[in-house]
Amino acid sequence: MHVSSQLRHDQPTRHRHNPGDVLSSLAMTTRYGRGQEIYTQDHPAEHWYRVVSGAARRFTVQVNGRRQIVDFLLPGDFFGLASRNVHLFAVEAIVEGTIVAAYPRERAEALADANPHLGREIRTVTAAEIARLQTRILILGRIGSLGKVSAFLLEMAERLSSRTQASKAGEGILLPMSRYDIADYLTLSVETVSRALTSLKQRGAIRLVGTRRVKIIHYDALEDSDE
Amino acid sequence: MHVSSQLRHDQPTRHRHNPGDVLSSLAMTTRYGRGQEIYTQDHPAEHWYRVVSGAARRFTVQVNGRRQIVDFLLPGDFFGLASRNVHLFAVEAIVEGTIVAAYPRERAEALADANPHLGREIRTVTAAEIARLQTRILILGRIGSLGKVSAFLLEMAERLSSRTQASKAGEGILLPMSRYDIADYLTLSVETVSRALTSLKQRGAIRLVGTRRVKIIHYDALEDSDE
DNA sequence: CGTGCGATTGACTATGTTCAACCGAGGTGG
DNA sequence: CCACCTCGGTTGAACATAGTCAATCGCACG
Repeated sequence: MHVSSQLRHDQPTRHRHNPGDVLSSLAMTTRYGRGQEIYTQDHPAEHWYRVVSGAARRFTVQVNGRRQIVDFLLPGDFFGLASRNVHLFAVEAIVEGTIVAAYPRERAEALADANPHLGREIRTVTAAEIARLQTRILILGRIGSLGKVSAFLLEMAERLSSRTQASKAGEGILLPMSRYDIADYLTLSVETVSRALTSLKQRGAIRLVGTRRVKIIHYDALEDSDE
Repeated sequence: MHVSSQLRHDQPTRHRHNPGDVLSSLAMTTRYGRGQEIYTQDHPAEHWYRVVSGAARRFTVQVNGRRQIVDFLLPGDFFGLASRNVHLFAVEAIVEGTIVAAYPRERAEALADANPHLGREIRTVTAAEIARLQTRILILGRIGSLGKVSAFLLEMAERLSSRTQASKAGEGILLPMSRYDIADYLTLSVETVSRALTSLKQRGAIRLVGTRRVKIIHYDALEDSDE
């Protein structure tokens, strides 16, 4: 099996209602500024969340001060479903004006008890979170900075373009996060991320417009960036 | 917050019934030999599974031939809940005589529709899988072989001793997996894993009895193995 | 228009991988 | 029953790759 398909998530299953449809009656949406925290580590887990627009990072800070980004949360992603008591990680908005919907956990669970359809919905989004984390582990598991950065770009292209993004044809994708975020996501130094990107650019695999917009030219070249 | 608590899972919540209690009526248990496959990559996801005894590895083989172990599955762990259609990874038994319970997915889901308690159970075990994967990402995210191997040992001590294991007092833990498995789990070479272990042994942080039995002497020393 | 942060590039260093040899326990077959 | 073979594990030396330190660039925002 080819790596590209490993990194590709399950196609979202068609529902009679969209995921979150039933839940949406409970939703409280909030707007966050750049870098603003949505919840902190060890915060009581009173809600489930879903990114409506913008982007967020889930992370933890190690004892040595290094920040480890556990995953990026993009429009459509649910998060915070894992915790029973307190959130294990903090979540911050990445871009200005990120909109997040919050669902009171207890009420959602109670609703799910009475409504099997909602129960299935929750299992679906939870399964999606598991799939996301597993592909994440695959990316982290790659050795070599080129492979990691390539896999990261493919993941983002996949996740961003399947969402709204409205990426008009050949404009590529617009990364919502900084090089530092990417570095903390891939467990690399910023310098290495930067070098990997210039390397990919120089060999014609990608094109960079400004610093945040990336157009993938040769998918194969990225997928083959093992080691 | 100290790293040790980050790597520690949520304490298993008390249930009136044990997790899997309702499910157990559907269970089919099977016995597997050392290295025997439980399911392959791309196999239709017709069942959920739970490890009863023994141990298993979930993994994928990259294009370059490297084997990446996504996670280890120990007694009590549910797995295979993520997939809606096909399993993204293969699973193999690690030790001779591993017992695995299989639950037909469709029937379990149907049962969950009618039984809210089962629905909550499923959400609980799924949340546990998410927590496991997230701590996994933290371990992978550590830089430096000492930190990774230390975190691995702490994770195993935690997961194994909370299960049956019957680790009589000072006997330490019995690792079910080989050095090669550990290497593919941590994305290190076997040699580096071996060196890290001898290093930890020499500085008195752990004691090795034979090659598989590990006794952790100084938890602090392991936890502080940053970098 | 200036300031500051994010990004890039370079030189040196540290850390892990690779290649290779060796060891030891367990299992098999003569 | 013992020799041998294989596989898992450890150790050593040379090499490769990413991290660190440092300087510079440039874009965005005030």
